[in-house]
Amino acid sequence: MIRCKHCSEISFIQKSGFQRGKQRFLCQSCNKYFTEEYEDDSAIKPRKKGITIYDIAKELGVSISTVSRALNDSNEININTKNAILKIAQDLKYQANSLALNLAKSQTKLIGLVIPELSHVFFPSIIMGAQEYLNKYRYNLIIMQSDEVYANELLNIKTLLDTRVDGLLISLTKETNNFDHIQNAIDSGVPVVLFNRITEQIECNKIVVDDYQAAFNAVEHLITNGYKKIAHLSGPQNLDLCQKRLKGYLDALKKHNLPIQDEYILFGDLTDNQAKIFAKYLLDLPNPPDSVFAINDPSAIEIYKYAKEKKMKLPEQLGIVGFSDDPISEYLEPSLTTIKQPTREMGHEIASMILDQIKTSNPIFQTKILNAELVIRNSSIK
Amino acid sequence: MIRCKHCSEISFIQKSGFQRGKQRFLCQSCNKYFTEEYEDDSAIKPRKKGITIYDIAKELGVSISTVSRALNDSNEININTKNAILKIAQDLKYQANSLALNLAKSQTKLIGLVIPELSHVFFPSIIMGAQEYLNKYRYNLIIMQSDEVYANELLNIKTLLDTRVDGLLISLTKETNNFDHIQNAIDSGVPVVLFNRITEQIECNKIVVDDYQAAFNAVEHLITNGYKKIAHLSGPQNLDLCQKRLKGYLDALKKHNLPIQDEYILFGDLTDNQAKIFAKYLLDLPNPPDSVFAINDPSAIEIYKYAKEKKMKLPEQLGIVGFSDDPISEYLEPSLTTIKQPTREMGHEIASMILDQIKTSNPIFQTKILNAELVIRNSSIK
DNA sequence: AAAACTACCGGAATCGCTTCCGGAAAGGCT
DNA sequence: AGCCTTTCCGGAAGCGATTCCGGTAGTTTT
Repeated sequence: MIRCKHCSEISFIQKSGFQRGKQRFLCQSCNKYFTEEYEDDSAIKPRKKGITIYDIAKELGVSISTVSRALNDSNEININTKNAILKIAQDLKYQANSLALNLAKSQTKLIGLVIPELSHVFFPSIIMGAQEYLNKYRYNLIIMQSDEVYANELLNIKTLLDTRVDGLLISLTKETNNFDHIQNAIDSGVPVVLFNRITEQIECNKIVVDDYQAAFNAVEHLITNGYKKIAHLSGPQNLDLCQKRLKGYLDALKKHNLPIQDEYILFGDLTDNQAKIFAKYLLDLPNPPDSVFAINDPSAIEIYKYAKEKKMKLPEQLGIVGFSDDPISEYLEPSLTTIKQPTREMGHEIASMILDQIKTSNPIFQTKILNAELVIRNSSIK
Repeated sequence: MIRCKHCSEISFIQKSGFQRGKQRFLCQSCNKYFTEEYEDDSAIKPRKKGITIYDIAKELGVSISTVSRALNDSNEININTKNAILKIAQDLKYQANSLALNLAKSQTKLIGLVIPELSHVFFPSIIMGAQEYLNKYRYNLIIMQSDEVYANELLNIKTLLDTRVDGLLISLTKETNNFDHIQNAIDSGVPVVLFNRITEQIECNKIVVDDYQAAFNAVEHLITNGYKKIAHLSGPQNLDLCQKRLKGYLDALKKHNLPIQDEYILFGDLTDNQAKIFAKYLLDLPNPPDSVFAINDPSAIEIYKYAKEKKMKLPEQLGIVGFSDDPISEYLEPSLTTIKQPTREMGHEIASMILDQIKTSNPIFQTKILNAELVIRNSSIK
């Protein structure tokens, strides 16, 4: 039985559909409108209503500003009032509504993270480091993957900006040549830290591993172990880290007066498939290399595969060094010499950098370079 | 030069410190207070102020309710007005402030995910699946790790609840015996989906892999390949999945009339370290097993290690089957037979389930069981 | 004892949006 | 023509905090 909310009469006229889940009526007695809910399966079940600062204020007979001050440990409040409020807040199990807080303070305590992929251990490990640090400061991470696709990177950053993250941690895709989206984010006032996959073209805080030095060490290690014809499986040259690793490779050869052979240097796209093709090409060369420095471990694995297929003796006939210290590398036969990057530390660093930048009005941009470690196993020692 | 904001006089008295970054003055001419900002290095740089529905409303001379209706594609608005508003919104590059939106609608479009760890491929892969689905519906994921520690799980869920996620996706730690925190979340009205590591003790939506059947198949596979003395490296029995896998193992033995030997069944804690101890114990038994069904691949790897140390012939002297299809399994020698779980699908499922539950007021709880696939490689075939 | 501070608090505006409520104008039906 | 509806819109009340502004009462200074 529906009755008018104003005069309680039951004669009224049903009007057209109103808002979702409501029906509108015009009472014929008092000539006023009123609405009535009707069944709506799609109705969203409301979250239990929590208690607010109003409840606390009422309980103690103070104003909400005072409650707010107590909760925020302001110095403009009497210690007794504060304690009283805090006690009641605890008794009532008050839990600040972060939605309201976010709006009022215009912050989300959310950091956006954009990475090319999540499937290898590298990025998850960085994530763990970053989370460890961020959680201490009550920040959370939203992780998005670009799958190495530029368009996704664009979309991810847009999404993250839409959700108003307080900062952005970005590792670029291998495709990214245009950096307007990054610059736009920075211009709109969002703190940005670039890591691992960075670019010279944007001025902001950056963190990388010392790819040059790591590559140099890896190649020199091969040389000191008697390898002379060292090939290099490189990656896309728009990636800063590929350039750096290539340079490390070249400089190591130069230092030891080894010839640089163009046919030994291949530029892949970081996919296993292309690595497989290159592996075949290299080992089938009339004058094949006696060792390979691969841009990453998955590529190195493809070398293993084809070398084994060819029944080559590892590491005697072919020395191999990878990059990134994938867990697999330890279990390969022979176990793979590779470069271990300080992922957890990098996670910490990017987290601390973005937090610093968030609370600093005019940050001084810097590029931090972390050292990587050559993990010597059996694939590079005759 | 500071002047009174009311009478523009310059005679005033500086009062005590006021709010952060402000100084307070009492004007001696008009006897009124006014505040002035002072330098504060810790001042947070404000995000560029975006344009709001007010700007659009002003531009067109309509009310903000109308603008809101246009933006929300309400049916209570004239098509022309709507288009006009939409056009201006586009021209002005209007971007809704999600903070305000969240508060008004009391939702965050955020889903919390709590998992024991991120280091293996299993969970990252699920995450990828879930994200794929959620992003389509403009939801985002906040990922938190419990590191298999109950206290962390508690904390993670609390944090997630504090940030008012719209739903919770949880995979329990191996320690979790008390489920009050889960029940509390549910009681407070937050949709919860349990997956992978579930419990019978909570009524809610759940998704698991058919652990029983997978284990049964794995063990039967060993049997049909001539193995007779099959050991099982199990895990903590408070984990549902460990129980299921154990039962699958037992039933397969029973079906084929093989004796069940207690000394062949070991209950570990899922750490590599304990697996290593068990591996040693098993293979050094006076009457050692001729094969092992391990609860997961890392445990299986420990078996490999010790077996190789003992110079045992794999798979002739010892058959091994793992669980979870870690990428490493393919590269082990011999390659490891294991069980591949539909992780990506599971990701989709948990995402779709939580979204369904979010928009349904009174959900009917169900438990979805996904099939796992036995990947037969060389470690289990003599 | 007057003057000048300090400590502390309440009221109200604000953040930017959704949505309820009420109603004017136009259209439809006898 | 008169009555009912429908269409479409504006005003205003939230959402739940923060924070600005103003002021009172008590304390210190002179």
